[in-house]
Amino acid sequence: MSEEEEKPSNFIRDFIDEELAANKHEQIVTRFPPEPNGYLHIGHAFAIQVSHGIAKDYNGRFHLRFDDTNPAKEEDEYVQAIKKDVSWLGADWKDHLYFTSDYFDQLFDWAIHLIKEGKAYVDDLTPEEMREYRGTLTEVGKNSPYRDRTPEENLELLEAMKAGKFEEGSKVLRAKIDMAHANMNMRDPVLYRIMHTPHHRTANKWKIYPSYDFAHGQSDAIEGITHSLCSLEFEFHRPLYNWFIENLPVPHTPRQIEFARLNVEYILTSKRKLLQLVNEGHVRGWDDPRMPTISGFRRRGYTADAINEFCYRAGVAKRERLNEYSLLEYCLRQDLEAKVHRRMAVLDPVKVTIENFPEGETEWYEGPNHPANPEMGTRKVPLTKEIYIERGDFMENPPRKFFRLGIGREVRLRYACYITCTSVVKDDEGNITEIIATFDPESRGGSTPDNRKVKGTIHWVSASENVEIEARNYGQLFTKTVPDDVEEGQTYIDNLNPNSETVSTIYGEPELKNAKIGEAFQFERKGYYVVDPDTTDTKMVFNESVGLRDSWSKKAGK
RNA sequence: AACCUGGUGGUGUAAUGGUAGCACAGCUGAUUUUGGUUCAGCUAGUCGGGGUUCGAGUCCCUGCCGGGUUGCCA
Repeated sequence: MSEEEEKPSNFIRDFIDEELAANKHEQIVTRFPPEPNGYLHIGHAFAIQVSHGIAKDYNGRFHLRFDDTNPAKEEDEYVQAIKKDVSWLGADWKDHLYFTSDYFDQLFDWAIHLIKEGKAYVDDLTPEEMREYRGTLTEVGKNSPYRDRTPEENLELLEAMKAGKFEEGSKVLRAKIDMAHANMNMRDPVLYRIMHTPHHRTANKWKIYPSYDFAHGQSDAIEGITHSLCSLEFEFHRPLYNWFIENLPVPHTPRQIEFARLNVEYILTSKRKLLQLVNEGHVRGWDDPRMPTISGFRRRGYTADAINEFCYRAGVAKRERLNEYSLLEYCLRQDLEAKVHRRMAVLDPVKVTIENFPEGETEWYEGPNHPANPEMGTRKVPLTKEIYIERGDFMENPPRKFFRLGIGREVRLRYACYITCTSVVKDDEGNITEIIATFDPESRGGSTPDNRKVKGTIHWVSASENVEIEARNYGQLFTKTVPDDVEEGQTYIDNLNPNSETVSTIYGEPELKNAKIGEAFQFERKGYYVVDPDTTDTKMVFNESVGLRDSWSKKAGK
């Protein structure tokens, strides 16, 4: 791209620039703090791009920290998948891999510190009672009857909670702040809750677990995070974040800055809903090519460069936004256009018989792997008497600006020669079953001595020398740009697109036999395709990543 | 409803009191052995109303609209 001139500008970087100018930091340190309870999606890719991008551009440090404070939802499987996705995206945490659970001892000591200072207490209120006592958005809350327990009693109770002497949900440790605060987060928030569930890393060591609020800022402080970047919904937590930093003897003072999360048309970015799609079998798994997960995009053929470029172009802002899907597609095409080899494949075949082509013979033509980059080499494609072309590349009664094949019309077979259609064969229902054509022997190589022009060049595949491919073509998973936009009583499940995947058998040029899983190609005049992991020695499977821009069908569609 | 926060072309994002710019999308045209790519160009915007100022997208007041917040989730 053009990084050298386009310096990213956004309110977070402006803020950092100001601080740097005031000598507030030696080094910028950011972090990405996923909870290991699901797979990463494109929204996370955006968050990673923002935090990692800043650390990188300012020669700082980037930490990956698993925010594992809720053992009921978290699993090691997710830790592994997330690490893979983060590094695939190109965000390198080097040796800065952390877990909030690494800090459980320290966090517990800080809880004791607050109790000793008279700023935390053990509360016996039930969850329901707590809700009542908390008040509402318009009414102040009232103090818990347990709020004035002595530090000694609180210490004793907390130790007993830690030792597993109480049932889950029977007690919590709360900060003593202000039950009348306008910000609900400041109405004596919960610091610790009792959970007997084993933790994926600390096993049975703990019976109490810190809440997000009590863990996050302090973890940032421990790691020396300078800028703790998160999404807008944490804005209301910032006063609490700062309260802990101010009331605890933490080693650093991190700053929380919020920005708007990324929203993209047709895409759902909710782990819970994505999990539902997987669990209910609406998709085949987390890495289904229709999923907006990193693993889904990867399988679909999206590259890390394309995703990062998209996130970069989407920009960082403070307002809610909905990005057009076309930008994502543009970023992918742009990336693939330069990197990927060209091949020919016919997706909707109709047979063409070239009458004057010698029976049983094969002529081999050479095609460049990339039209603009000779260094990418060439490959050979075989021409035989019978070939397949795209059904849509022939019309019996073509409209005015149709450049392709029709009766009496001449087109170029890409890389090979000119053919002219002489007649068609139809079945009883009038469907074209075969196209009869002749070729000009002088046109071998794709041009003629008389230099006559042909308006159209079409792709083709030998009917006898080809490779059969299962092609999986994709549409949007949802029919609405905002999947959650539903009628009363419906859910996003009702907006699922029943035609999000179409599977068909297509024919590719023989060279495609050598394609490896994960390898991407441009099927000329059609789109970008990638080899799916379902491919075996006997069956090739390709996923459509994105179609080529198509100004003809756009025009013809009108 | 209370508090917080935000409103710039169709979409996304810049402009930090001084010519409203960039990208995507859309539309023209040129080039092209992909109706692809590339190149050139066009269309189109400061939520409304007041005020401050020589000058306001930017500052002030007000109205309208959007988003967030009432878990022992993160």
